[in-house]
Amino acid sequence: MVKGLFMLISEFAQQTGLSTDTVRFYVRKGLLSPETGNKGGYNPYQIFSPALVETARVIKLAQSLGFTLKEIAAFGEEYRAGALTATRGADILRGQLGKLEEKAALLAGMIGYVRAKIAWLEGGGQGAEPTFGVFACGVTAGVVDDAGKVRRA
Amino acid sequence: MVKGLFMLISEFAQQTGLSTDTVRFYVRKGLLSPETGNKGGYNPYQIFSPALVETARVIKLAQSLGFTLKEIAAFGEEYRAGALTATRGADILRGQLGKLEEKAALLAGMIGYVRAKIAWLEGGGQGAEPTFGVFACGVTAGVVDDAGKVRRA
DNA sequence: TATAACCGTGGAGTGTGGTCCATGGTCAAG
DNA sequence: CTTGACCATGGACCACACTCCACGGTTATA
Repeated sequence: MVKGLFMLISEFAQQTGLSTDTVRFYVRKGLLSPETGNKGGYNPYQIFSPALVETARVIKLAQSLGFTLKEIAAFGEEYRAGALTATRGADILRGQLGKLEEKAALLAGMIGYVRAKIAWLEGGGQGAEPTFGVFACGVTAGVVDDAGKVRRA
Repeated sequence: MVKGLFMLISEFAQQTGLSTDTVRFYVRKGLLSPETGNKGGYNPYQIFSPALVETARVIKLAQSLGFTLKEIAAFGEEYRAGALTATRGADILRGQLGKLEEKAALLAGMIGYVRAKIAWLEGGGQGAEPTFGVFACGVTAGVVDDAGKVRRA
């Protein structure tokens, strides 16, 4: 068997690091469209090209960027329809970039909060306990007193 | 009714932007622990303090950062446990800080990748196509500075 | 030709994060 | 004391992204 040129599902799975179940799942969802070979009789075997290995990598990447499988499948459709131009691709990515940046900002706020809290704890609890609101989304500042109640600053 | 001091579930839901169903779900999962008031007979009404509104905000935030409800609940547990001694609390938070910074580094890598890819697409595909690996393959540890860039620790 | 290794199909099950709903108890206004 | 708004419980149901399994057909190897 010539490795890597026209694979059956198990080799494809192994090359992509997916399980055969996941590959079949992706095929059902339209994310991967293998050829149907001449082997297998009533239920012909699926033949995977090296291009599909690349596709699988793109799917994984997109997933790690927070796209759902449904969205990824839609991108694939567009791509095959020839509608996925560079401009369009840049637009899609800009949308996702916005989401990622939003997340990063929130995360930065949370990190600031946790840092402040650590400093506060190590300083023996001097002064007002840091409140999350101070760091995130401009929520009205307040402090939590020893009884766990919020006092307005 | 005095707004915001000791709320029943529907007001709490409204103030947090959650549905009452979701609030009950969170209570079942241990993310929110309201008091049980004296009203309601066999099935006493849950009483929500303003501090829990704050908690709900933290939950939402943590969730948007990709923490699961289980992790968030564990965070809350640790938080309550660590609140006893400052040293212990600081230790716990440092652990959380590590996780957050890891996430931040990952996120920064993705943002860098997406930015580069957009630039590449808009430049008409000149030069080498950006690879995710270039951005994400050194994300072991780092911190995000004010500009959202990753600095190596 | 026997037998193991592989294939596809269909359906059930998992965990996460909810949402909906029927039932029945409780509370407050009129 | 009725009526409507509210409450809690329990269970069904949903989407997502898998994962497992039984069944039966196919292929390659010995």
